[in-house]
Amino acid sequence: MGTEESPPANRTGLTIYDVARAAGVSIASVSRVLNGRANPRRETRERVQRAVAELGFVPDGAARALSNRLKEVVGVVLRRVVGDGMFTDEEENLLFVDLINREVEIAAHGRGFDLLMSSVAVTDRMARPRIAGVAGKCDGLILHDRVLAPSDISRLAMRTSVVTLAGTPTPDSVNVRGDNAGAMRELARHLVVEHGYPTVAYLAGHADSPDNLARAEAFADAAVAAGATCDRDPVWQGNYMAGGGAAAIRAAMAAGRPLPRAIACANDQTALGVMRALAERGLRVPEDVAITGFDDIPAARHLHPPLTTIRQPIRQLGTTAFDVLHRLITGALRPGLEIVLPTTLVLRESCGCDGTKGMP
Amino acid sequence: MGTEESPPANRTGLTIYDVARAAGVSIASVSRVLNGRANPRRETRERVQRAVAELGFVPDGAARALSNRLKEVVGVVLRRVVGDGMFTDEEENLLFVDLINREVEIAAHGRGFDLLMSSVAVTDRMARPRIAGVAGKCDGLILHDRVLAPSDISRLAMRTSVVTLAGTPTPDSVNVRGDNAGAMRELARHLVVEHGYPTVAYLAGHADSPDNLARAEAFADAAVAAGATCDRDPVWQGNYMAGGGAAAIRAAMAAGRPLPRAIACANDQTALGVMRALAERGLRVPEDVAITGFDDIPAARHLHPPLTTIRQPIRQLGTTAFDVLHRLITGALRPGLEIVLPTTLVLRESCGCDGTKGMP
DNA sequence: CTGAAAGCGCTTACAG
DNA sequence: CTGAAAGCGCTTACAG
Repeated sequence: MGTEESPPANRTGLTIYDVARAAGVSIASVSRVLNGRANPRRETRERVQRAVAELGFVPDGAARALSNRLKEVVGVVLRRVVGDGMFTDEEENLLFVDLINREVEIAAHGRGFDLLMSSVAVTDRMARPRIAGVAGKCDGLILHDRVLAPSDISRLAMRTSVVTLAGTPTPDSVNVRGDNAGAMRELARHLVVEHGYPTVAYLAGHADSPDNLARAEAFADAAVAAGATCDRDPVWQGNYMAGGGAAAIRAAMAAGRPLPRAIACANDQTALGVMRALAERGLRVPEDVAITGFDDIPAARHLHPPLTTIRQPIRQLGTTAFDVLHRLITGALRPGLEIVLPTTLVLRESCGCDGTKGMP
Repeated sequence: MGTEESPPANRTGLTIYDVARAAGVSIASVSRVLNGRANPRRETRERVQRAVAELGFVPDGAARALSNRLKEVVGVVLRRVVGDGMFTDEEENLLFVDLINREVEIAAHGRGFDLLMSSVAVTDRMARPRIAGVAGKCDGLILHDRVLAPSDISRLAMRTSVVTLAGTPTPDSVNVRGDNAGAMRELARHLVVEHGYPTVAYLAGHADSPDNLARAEAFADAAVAAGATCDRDPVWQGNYMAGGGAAAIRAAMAAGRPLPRAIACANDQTALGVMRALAERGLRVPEDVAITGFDDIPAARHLHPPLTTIRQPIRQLGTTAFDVLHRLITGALRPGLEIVLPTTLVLRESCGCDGTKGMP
C-alpha cells in the first residue's frame, strides 16, 4: 500500500520556540497567551495569536501534561462484548455500558478532558498489563464491571484515581452503582403480593458481578418473605446476555422442570433472550410466565410485550462516575466510599400489568 | 459529596527514580528493563522487576511520549448522534460509525495504541479548537464524516497525520471509503432493468457528505441510462437519519406527489424511517414502493421486509483506517491518496426480490 | 508586562 | 552490562 521503511514522517515538529521566534517574543509569553493568562499585553497577545494561526501550531499534549502534572484524559475500560453466537442482540444494540460511556464523555468534555477508551476481551490474560498501560496515559480510570479482579483494582487504586462502575468497593477507589436491593425488593413484592404469583426465580448474571449478587439476594429474600417459593436451582444461571437467558429456559424445559410463574432476570438483555426462547416454545408472556428485566435499556420498551424492568439512572451514573473521578484527581474528594444512585421500578406489561394504568 | 478544596491527591507520585533506588540500580537500567531491552543482565532485570511489582510502579505516559516522540494514542473524532425526536433508532442501534470504531480499537490495540475518543455535536462551534486539543494528545487522527470542513482538514493535516473516513481527499491526508459509485450503479440497473421499475428516486443524506454526493450521482446516471425516470425533486433530501427519511415520505405525500416505484436511500437508517412512514400510511414494501439502503448495518436484515442494501466492508474500513494512520505516523506511507474498498449489493426482499433466490 | 532558567519523568546515545 | 547526562516541549516561579 505504500513505501515501507521510508524516511520518518516529515510533519514539521513545530514547537513553542518556533512560534516565539515568529512572533518575536519569548516562549514564556507564547505559553501565557496559549493558556489565556491575563498578563501579556494586547499587542503581544495579538502577535502571538497571529503566529499561532499562521503556523497552525498545535501544542504538544505530552509536554503540557508533564509540566502540568495533568493530562486531562480519563481512561474508560470495559469488557468487549462478544456475541455468544445465539443472538446478535449484544452486538447490535447500544447497551448499558455504551450508554454510560456516552454520558461520561459529555461530562468529561465539560471539564476539558478527553476519553481514552480501552476494551479487554473476556479471555484476555493481558488485561492487567494493558490496563496498567492505559493508566499511565490518563489522570484516572473508570473501570466497568469485571474488567479487573478486586485485588488488582485495589493495587491500581493505590497508584492512580479509580472509579468503578457496579464494582467492588475498595478503600482507595470509589464505587458508583445503582441501588440494587431496594428496587429488587419492590419488584419481588409486586410480583408476589400484587400479582399473586406463587413461584418465582431470579435468572442470574455473571457470578462474579457484585450487582448480580445483590440483586439475587434481595429478590430471593423479599420473595420468600412475601410468601412465595423461590426456585434457586442452578439452571437459573445466566451471563447477562440474551443467549444465557435463552439457554436457561431451554435447559429448564429440557429437564422437565416446571417453570416458575415469574422470572426476574438479572438484566434486560437476559430478559430479551428469555422472551425469545419462550416464544419459540409457544409460551406466552405474561400469561404463562411473567418476565422482568433490569437496567431499562432503550430496547426494553419495544419488546412484545413491553418489558417491566428496573430503571437505572443511566445519565446520572455516567455523569457521576466522571464527576467523582474528577474530584479524586483534583484532590477534592478522598476515596473509600460508594455512591448509590436510586433506581425505579418501571411497570410495563411483561409482569402482568396492563401497561397503561400500571396494574391489571 | 466531598471535601472541596482539600489538599491535592496524595497518590505518591512514584517515578523511575524511586524504582531505581529500591532496586539499587540507575534509572537507565530501570528504563531498559521496563522497555524489555536485552542488555540488562538477568540479576539486574530481576531486581528491577521485583521493585516495580512491589511498588506497583506505573510509568508516566506523558514523559515516555515526550521522550519517544510517540504517544501511542490515536484520536477518533465523530459527530455525536442526536436523535431527531421522531425515532430513537439512532440512539438505540449500534450504527455504522460505532461499528467502525470497534474495529479501529482492535487494530490499534494490536500495535499498542489506545483510542482517544471525542465527539462533536452537530451545532458545535467549538469543533475546531476541540479537535486541535485532541490532536495535541495523539499521534494522529481518524476523522469521521463531517466533523470538520475540508479546508480545516487540510490545515490540520499539515501538522499531524490524519485519515478521514468517507471524507474529502486532501494532499496531506488519506481518505478511506467504500466504493460508492460501483455498487450504486449496480443497484440502479437491478431496480430498473431486472425489476423493471419505471420511476426511481435517491433519498439523499447530508448535502455536504462526499459519500452522499457520489451515491446520488452514480444512482441517477445509471438509472437514467437504463431507461428510468429519476425524480430529483428537493423533497428527496434526507439527513442520514430515520427521521429524515420519514419526513421526506410525509412531505412527498402531503404535496400530493406520486411516489416513485423505487426509492434508493442514502443509508440504512434513512430506509428504516422510510419504511416506517410507509407502513403508517398503509403502503407496502416492495409491492407499492421498493426500498433499498446503504451500509448493511446489523438491523438491516431484521426489518420487515429484510432490507436490500449495499454492504460496506465495515471491519476492513476500521482496520484500514487505523493501519493507514499507523503507517502515516511511522512514515511508512506518504499522504495524498485515497483508499477505496469494495462494496457489495446485498439482495434481500425490500427491492422486490424474494430473499432466498435473489430474484422474484 | 516580559524573559531566562529550572523542572516535569522519561529514553538513549555516549563513555566506561 | 551499566551509569551520568542531555534532551523531549511545555509551564511557571523568580527576577527585572
